[in-house]
Amino acid sequence: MPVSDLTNSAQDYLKLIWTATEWSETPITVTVLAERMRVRPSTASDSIKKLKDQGLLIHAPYGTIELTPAGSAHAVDMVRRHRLLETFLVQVLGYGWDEVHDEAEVLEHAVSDTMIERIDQRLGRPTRDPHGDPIPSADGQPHRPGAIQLCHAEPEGEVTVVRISDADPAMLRYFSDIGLTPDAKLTIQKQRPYTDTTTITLSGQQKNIDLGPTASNAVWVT
Amino acid sequence: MPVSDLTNSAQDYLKLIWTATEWSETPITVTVLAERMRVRPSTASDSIKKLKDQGLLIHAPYGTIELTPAGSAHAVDMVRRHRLLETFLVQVLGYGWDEVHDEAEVLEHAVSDTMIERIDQRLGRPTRDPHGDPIPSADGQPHRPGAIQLCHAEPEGEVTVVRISDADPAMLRYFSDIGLTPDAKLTIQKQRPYTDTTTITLSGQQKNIDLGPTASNAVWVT
DNA sequence: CTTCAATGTTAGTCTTGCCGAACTTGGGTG
DNA sequence: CACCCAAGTTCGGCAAGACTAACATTGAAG
Ligand SMILES: [Mn+2]
Ligand SMILES: [Mn+2]
Ligand SMILES: [Mn+2]
Ligand SMILES: [Mn+2]
Repeated sequence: MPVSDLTNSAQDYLKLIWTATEWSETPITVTVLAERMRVRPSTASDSIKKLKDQGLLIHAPYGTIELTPAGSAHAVDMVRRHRLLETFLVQVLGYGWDEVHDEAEVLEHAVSDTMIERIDQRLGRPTRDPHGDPIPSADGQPHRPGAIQLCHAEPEGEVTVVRISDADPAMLRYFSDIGLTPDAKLTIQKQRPYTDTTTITLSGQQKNIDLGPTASNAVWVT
Repeated sequence: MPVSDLTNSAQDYLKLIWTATEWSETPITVTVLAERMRVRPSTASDSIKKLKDQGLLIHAPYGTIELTPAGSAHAVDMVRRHRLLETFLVQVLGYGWDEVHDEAEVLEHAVSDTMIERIDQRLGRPTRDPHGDPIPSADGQPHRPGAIQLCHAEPEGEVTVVRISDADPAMLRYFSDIGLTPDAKLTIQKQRPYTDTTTITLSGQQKNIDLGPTASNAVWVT
C-alpha cells in the first residue's frame, strides 16, 4: 500500500478529506476543499473526479465526498507521515510547535517509507504530535480520543486540553505564551453565546482568560 | 538567493552541471547530462535552453555548457543541501552511507532554508559528507581538495582516500566490506593499463586487492 | 575534402495541475 | 410552486516536463 504512485496533490486531497472528518462530523464540501488546497473550486472538482476514477473516493456530481478503503489507507499513511515529521522537527531539530506544520506539509511527500520508520523508531513510536493530534500507527489505526471543541464545552469542572489545531502559527504562539498547550488543565468559567466568548482559567493560575471564537474553535478538550 | 523559485528539475540540472566539473576538468555534455537525469537527450536539450533563457547558464547550440554566477550560486546551494542531508541521515538517523544518496536526492528539494540551517547546526557545521565530498559552507564557498582518481595515481608510497563516488550503492557496500572508506590509507601496488586493473593494499592489511575500472574510477586519493 | 556516425536540436504530442468563463443543479424563499 | 443564487461542474487554454521521430551539426576517418 505505498503512497508513492500518487501525485503530491492527490496525497494532499486524500489527507484533507480524511482529516476533515477526524474532529467533526460534517462531510467536507468541494468549496472548503478548494480553500484548504488553495486552489479554485473548478480545480478541486476536477481533481475529485480524477481520484474517483482511480477508485480512491466515492462521489456523484453534486453529491458528498467519501473515501473508499483504498483512499482512506493512503490518507492515513499521509496523516501518519505528517504528524511523525512534525514531532521529529520539534524533538530532534528544536523547532517550535508553531513552525512545523508548513515544513511537514512539504516533507511528507518527500521522505521514504524507510525514513518514516527510522524517525518513528528514533522517537520511540509516539502516539501524539506536538499539537495533540493522534499519530496513526504503522498498521493504519488512528487513536481517536472523544474530545469536543472548547466553544461547545459546558462550564463545569476541570477539563484537559487534548488537541489544538495547527492551522494558524500566530495563534499557536499566543497559546504558548499563556500556557495553553496539549495536556494543560483548565476550568471553563463561562460561555457567552452571542458575544462568542469563552472565559477560562488555567489550572494553577488565577487569571481569567477570554477566548474568541477563533481560539475556542481551535482547542479540543475532554 | 533562495532556490525556491526554481523547479526541482532545474535545481537538479544546475547541481549536476556544477558537480560534473568538481572532480574533473572535462565539461559536461548534453548526452551525459541526460543520462544522469535519466531523461532523453531531447528533454535535456530543451531544459538547457530554458535555463539559458533564465540566465542561469551560457550555451550556444552545439556548444559547451557553462554556469553563470547566478546558476552557480543555485547549484552550490543544492550541493550543500544534498551533502548536509546525507550527513544528517547517517549521523542522526543511522543510515548506511550506501543508503543516503537517493533519499537526499529527493529531500534536497523539499527542506526549507531554516531546516538546512538547523541540520548544519545540529551536526556542528561539518565540512565533508559520508562519501568524502566537501560540503560548501553557507556562504557558498566549496573546499576543493586536490585529489585524483585511483586509476590515475602512480604506484608510489601511501595515499589517503578522500572521496568515493556515491553513484552505485552496491559498490559502496563492497567498499565498506573491504574497509575502503574516506580517510583510509592504502598503497598502490600496480597499475595494469590494458587489463584496467589497479592492485592496492590497505594499510594495516597484507592482502592485495584488485580493483577494476568501475571501482578505481570511483575512488579519489591524495 | 568528403563522408558519415555520433551528438545535439526541433517539432509535435501527452499528462498533470492549474486557471477563468460559462454552464448546471438543487435547496431554500417568497 | 416557481424562482434564484450559491455551490458545483464542464470546457478550453496554458505551462512544465516528459516522450518519439525527424532533422541539423560537428568532427574524425578515409
Ligand atoms: Mn500539521
Ligand atoms: Mn502536503
Ligand atoms: Mn549524493
Ligand atoms: Mn534531486
